[in-house]
Amino acid sequence: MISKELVAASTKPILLAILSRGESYGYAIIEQVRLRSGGELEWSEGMLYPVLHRLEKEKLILSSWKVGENGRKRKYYRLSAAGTKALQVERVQWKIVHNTLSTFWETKTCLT
Amino acid sequence: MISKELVAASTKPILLAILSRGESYGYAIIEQVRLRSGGELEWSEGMLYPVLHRLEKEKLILSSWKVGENGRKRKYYRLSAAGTKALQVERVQWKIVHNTLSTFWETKTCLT
DNA sequence: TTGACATGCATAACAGCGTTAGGTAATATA
DNA sequence: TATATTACCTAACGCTGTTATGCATGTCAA
Repeated sequence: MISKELVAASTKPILLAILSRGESYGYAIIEQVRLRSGGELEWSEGMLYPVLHRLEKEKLILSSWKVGENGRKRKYYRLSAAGTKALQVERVQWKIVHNTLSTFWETKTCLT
Repeated sequence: MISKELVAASTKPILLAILSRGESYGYAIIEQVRLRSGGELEWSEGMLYPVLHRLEKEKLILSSWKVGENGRKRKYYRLSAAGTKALQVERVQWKIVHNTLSTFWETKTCLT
């Protein structure tokens, strides 16, 4: 079970990264995350939908209702130009923190 | 400026990692983080102290007042056994999320 | 002596976000 | 018909960083 804070920090970059590879919809996104993480990340709908709405409000993603191959209505999301830029920013920020963390982890403590 | 969520997610692991390398105190920790991140991470006192108190309450770190070489009183923190275990858990969780993010970033999109 | 600045700790109000739990509805299957 | 799956949405709650503020000590220059 991943901590709440780590989920909060990774949701936006993961979401933007997924949509940068092609449009998708809520239910499928949860599946993609589950598969890509080897079952370690289990996103809930109650967490995802508000995030999607928020990102759409921020104009980072765009939505459109479509009917899937199974006949059900789905709300597909895709990345906007601003979303693509935001993804780059997220990547940079993540890298900064990851590198900082790595320096503390990888540098060996002086053992006698 | 690192996003609030990313700060929230990285505070605990960074803190535990720092203290795993030896005891330290609030003010110095902020400096260490600033230096290690190349100035990219700027922790505020209002953020750090509540975290230190929380981790102490969780028995992950222990504190003791001492007088530094400059004559000022400082509250030194050190890792407990439980804190060492918690650090390992944090590392594992971080790695899971980082790896998942990486798969979305590193795998090239199929371009025609 | 006085003022400014760095050191060093602490707390409070506020806003943002995930968790948990719940709701609605259509389709497939037994 | 009953159940599971797909597919969307929202609300109350708790946790955590942000921002602002307070207090106290020591240093250094004017």
